[in-house]
Amino acid sequence: MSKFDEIMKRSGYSKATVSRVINHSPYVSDEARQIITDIMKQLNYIPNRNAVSLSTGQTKQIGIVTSTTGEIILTFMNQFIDTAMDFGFQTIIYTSRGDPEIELQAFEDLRSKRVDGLVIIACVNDPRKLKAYMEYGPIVSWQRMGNDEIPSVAMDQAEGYKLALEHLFSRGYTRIANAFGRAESLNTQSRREAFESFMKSRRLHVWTEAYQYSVFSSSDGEEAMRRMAEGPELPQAVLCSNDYAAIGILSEARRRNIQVPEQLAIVGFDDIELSRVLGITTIHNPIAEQSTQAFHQLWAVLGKTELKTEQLTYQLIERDTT
Amino acid sequence: MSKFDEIMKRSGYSKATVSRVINHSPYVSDEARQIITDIMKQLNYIPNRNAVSLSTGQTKQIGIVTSTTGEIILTFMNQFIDTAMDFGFQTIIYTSRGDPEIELQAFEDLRSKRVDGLVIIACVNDPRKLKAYMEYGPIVSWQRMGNDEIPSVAMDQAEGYKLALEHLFSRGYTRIANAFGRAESLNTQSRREAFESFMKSRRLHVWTEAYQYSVFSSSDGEEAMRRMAEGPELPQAVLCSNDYAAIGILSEARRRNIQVPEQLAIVGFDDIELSRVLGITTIHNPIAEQSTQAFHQLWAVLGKTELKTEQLTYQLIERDTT
DNA sequence: TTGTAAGCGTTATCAC
DNA sequence: GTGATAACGCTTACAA
Repeated sequence: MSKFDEIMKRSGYSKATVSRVINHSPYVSDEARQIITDIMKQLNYIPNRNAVSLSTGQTKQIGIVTSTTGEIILTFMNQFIDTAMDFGFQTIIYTSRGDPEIELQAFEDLRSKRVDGLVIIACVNDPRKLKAYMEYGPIVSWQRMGNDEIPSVAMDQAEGYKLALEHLFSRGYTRIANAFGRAESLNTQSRREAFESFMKSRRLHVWTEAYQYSVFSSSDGEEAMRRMAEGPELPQAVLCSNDYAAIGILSEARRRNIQVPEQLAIVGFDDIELSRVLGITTIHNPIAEQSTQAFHQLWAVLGKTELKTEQLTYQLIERDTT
Repeated sequence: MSKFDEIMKRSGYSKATVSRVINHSPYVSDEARQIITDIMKQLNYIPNRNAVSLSTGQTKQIGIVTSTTGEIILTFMNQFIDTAMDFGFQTIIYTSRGDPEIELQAFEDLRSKRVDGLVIIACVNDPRKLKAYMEYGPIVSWQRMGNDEIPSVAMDQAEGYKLALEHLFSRGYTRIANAFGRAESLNTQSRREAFESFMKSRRLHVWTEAYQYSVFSSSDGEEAMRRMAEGPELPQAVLCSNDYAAIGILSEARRRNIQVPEQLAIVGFDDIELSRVLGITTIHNPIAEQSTQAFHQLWAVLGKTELKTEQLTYQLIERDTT
């Protein structure tokens, strides 16, 4: 006999009343509540979550889909886990390592009611395929996905990029190189456009020969610095796809005795912990806030509440590399 | 009507037979299997995991309890997630951030049958309190906990330390400093003993004045290096509690123009990615393997199978800092 | 090889 | 306020 039944028996009350006490329903006499609560304590009772989930159709679990983990993603995840917990939700992590099959597991779990909703940090399956799962529960993505088939909390990185450009310009740097990420990504496109329109509006030379692509990690950054140093002309400043790239560029520049920022200014992106330690000027990316928004967006449909979003903004963090 | 019922109806078979097909029971005629499988496909059927869990008493979910996340812990977690997945288990992460209440949630989840088992990476509650939860499901810890109240897959770090010592000794370094972690931790104790007995056996001076404690992060390492440099006598070599500490010591040494390894040799611990990039000699810690062992230990009781453990060993990784 | 029926532990909808 | 009773969707003896 389950503990639930035991409570019924001992208290003399029915299933329904016991359930009401468990769920803090107001329609219970103080006496009944007292008696039942006591017995529950006595029995060290805790409800079986599977039974509750089966009955209510809610698991109070949300999945996070990602292919890899690193500091930036961790920032997003940790914040999400915290926010979710405040609302009584647990977070379960699906790391696909780039395998579409494994990734799909997360979506099948939404279908099989193992999770109530899903957050996509990075995914490898075709967005159109994933879109089909939206009928089984709310899904929200961090980054913009394809043609907005799936809602996202993405910000336009061009805004951040402009901040960096204005800063460099005000400091007198005009010969500016760019270390971009994936050439075809929406973010890169957006940044490139921002750069070009800014430079043109100031009647400055758009130095497309100094565009570098696929600069993600610090070793990519080192590599990028090498190419710049061995090129015909050193730029006065570099804008980086992220802080890791900036770290690589900075350390390789030091190795080559290039003075930063006198000979070369460096601006990172994201504002990770390490860039604070190393004194790298960067653009603060409100990742934690985006994460919170992601949860709120799910919660709006799960809890049938209003969604209130506030506009988030990037911020320039001036440090020693400019 | 649920899809399950729909399948019953359409196929004309009973609940039991449908269930048998779902679970690949051999006691089904080919015909029945065929018909039912077809209808399942047609209906795009997937079992409700809550119902399955309620019925079987198994969730196929395992929780990982940790207070923080970082590269080392991530290594352990990622490997665990992979291994678990191979056995059809999902992993759910509980990050307590040092809050005992939040941490306890994970254990309550074991009790409420949300997870089948638990792995402890780092915890803040009293081991004796946690031990009480072992009656609800298997629990295994990465590090040794208290008086072995909870089983662990820990290794004796002294073994790794000896490797480092022998290496330094063979290279002729005898004036050796130690940058330990938490002064009272079992690991530190174990390392200190290993150090002292090694030195004594070689009739070398045990330089206790050069013991430094609470050196965890790279900035702790920088701090430690500062103290060493400002001390009366520079050691010939430093043994570090982990690679981060080694990184800090290395970078601060460079800043002070102390030649590594000519004036100062450095040995890290764990063998993280960054120490490979930076060329730091270190002791390889088989973290992924310990993680796998942790799962196997849980699986032994969940799957009622034999537990086969192989002895893991540390390994010296010689690089540029010695 | 198949079916019947009794769980699994809750919640939810009625009446009273 | 309280209590029957029917879901929730699936597994598993036990029979046949």
